[in-house]
Amino acid sequence: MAQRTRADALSRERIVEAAVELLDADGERGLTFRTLTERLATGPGAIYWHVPNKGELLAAATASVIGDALTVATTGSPWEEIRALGIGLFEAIDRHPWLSAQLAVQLSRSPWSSVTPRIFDSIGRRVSALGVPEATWFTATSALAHYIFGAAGQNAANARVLRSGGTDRAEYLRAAASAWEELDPAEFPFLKSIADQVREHDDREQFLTGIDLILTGITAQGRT
Amino acid sequence: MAQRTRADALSRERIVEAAVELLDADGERGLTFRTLTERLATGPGAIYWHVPNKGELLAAATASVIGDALTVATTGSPWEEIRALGIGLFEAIDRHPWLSAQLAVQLSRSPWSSVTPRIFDSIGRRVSALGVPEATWFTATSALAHYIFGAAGQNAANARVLRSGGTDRAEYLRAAASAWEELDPAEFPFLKSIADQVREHDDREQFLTGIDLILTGITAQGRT
DNA sequence: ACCTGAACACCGTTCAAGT
DNA sequence: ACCTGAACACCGTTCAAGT
Repeated sequence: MAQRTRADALSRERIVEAAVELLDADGERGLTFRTLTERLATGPGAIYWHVPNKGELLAAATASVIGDALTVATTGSPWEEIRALGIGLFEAIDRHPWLSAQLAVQLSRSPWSSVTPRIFDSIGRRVSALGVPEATWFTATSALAHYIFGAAGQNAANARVLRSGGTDRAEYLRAAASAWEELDPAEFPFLKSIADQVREHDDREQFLTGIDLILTGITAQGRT
Repeated sequence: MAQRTRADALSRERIVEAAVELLDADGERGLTFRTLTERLATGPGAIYWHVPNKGELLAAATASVIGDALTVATTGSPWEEIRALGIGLFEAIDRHPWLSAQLAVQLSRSPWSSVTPRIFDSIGRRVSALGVPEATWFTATSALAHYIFGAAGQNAANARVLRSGGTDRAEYLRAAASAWEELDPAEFPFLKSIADQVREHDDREQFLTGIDLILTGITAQGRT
């Protein structure tokens, strides 16, 4: 077969789509140019014609998956919409756990290109509608964004442990709580004291409580 | 030379120390087993005798650098100590920018081993001393930790751009602000509106404002 | 017990050559 | 313009052999 027919022609979109599938299936180590060329039945040169390098491919995969999570109904109060945005990102990271490390890498490599501006704008738009002084907008947006990524990533990590091991959720939490209780109280007094809270908490609910906490801070600080 | 004399004997500590130096000098791509063996004047086998693999080496380098940042004076109010802790981590990440992505990777890979418990305990201890209900401790601690890592990482990324390029800070901020102002207002209304705030802000001060914001939320929510 | 260094499997990337 | 596939430089890791 010389050139491809139009139906199976390679394109940036098809490559990114395949990359996301490989990442979902096996995490970051699941995506290599070998697995990618195999799945797309082509050679590395063909992929490099559409994509400059692996970093850009990962960035494109991240942008593609985050994009959907940022489109949220605009029918609620700003507070409600921020919660909805948080849940959307929370679930995206839960479905695609590789997003967590990838977002951090992108943020720390090129903070103001690629996907970051869209996330900041999406959150910031609602923050500016909360009715707090303009001087607080940027810091408030940044606090929300970092909390969402961090907490969602941590949840995804827990979820991954749960899926990979055969253990169920209750058992996992019980094991974690017991492990904390056996920590040296001189070195880890706090973890020890909250060990039993971990036993019966709901991840989603706790995540939303954190968003409410920050929103409370934003509005309270804005008022003083 | 057959075996090493006692003075230059290899050890886990010496390997980790060399790894940190390489990471500081050139980021994550600066640390390979070739550069490491070269600096330590040895072969890969010698390193593998002290360290199980590269992942563990990165984890050890992270723990070594974070450890110092977590020891903070215990003479202030909980609120003040949390601010001091934040500044300590902020500066550690500023000095060792590779920490940012590394902490995210560690958190998302094995959330409750390695360095995470120590960070959580260090922050959580002060949170529990704030006088808010115990039910809020864990969420509050998590919000603080994620904000600190995220915001510090973003600052480090900006700082790295500044150091690598020849541009100075004022010029960089002016360029960023101008770029935001030229964004499509339909797609990025928020970034456009805060473009001029970016021109004259202090990173450290803004970082601390964010911590105060979250602490305000914690204590306000605890009161209702 | 601790170290040497050649060898292995695998990775991202390039490029002359084809259509 | 788009694709092929061999080749290159480099990476983490292993292991038989030494002292």
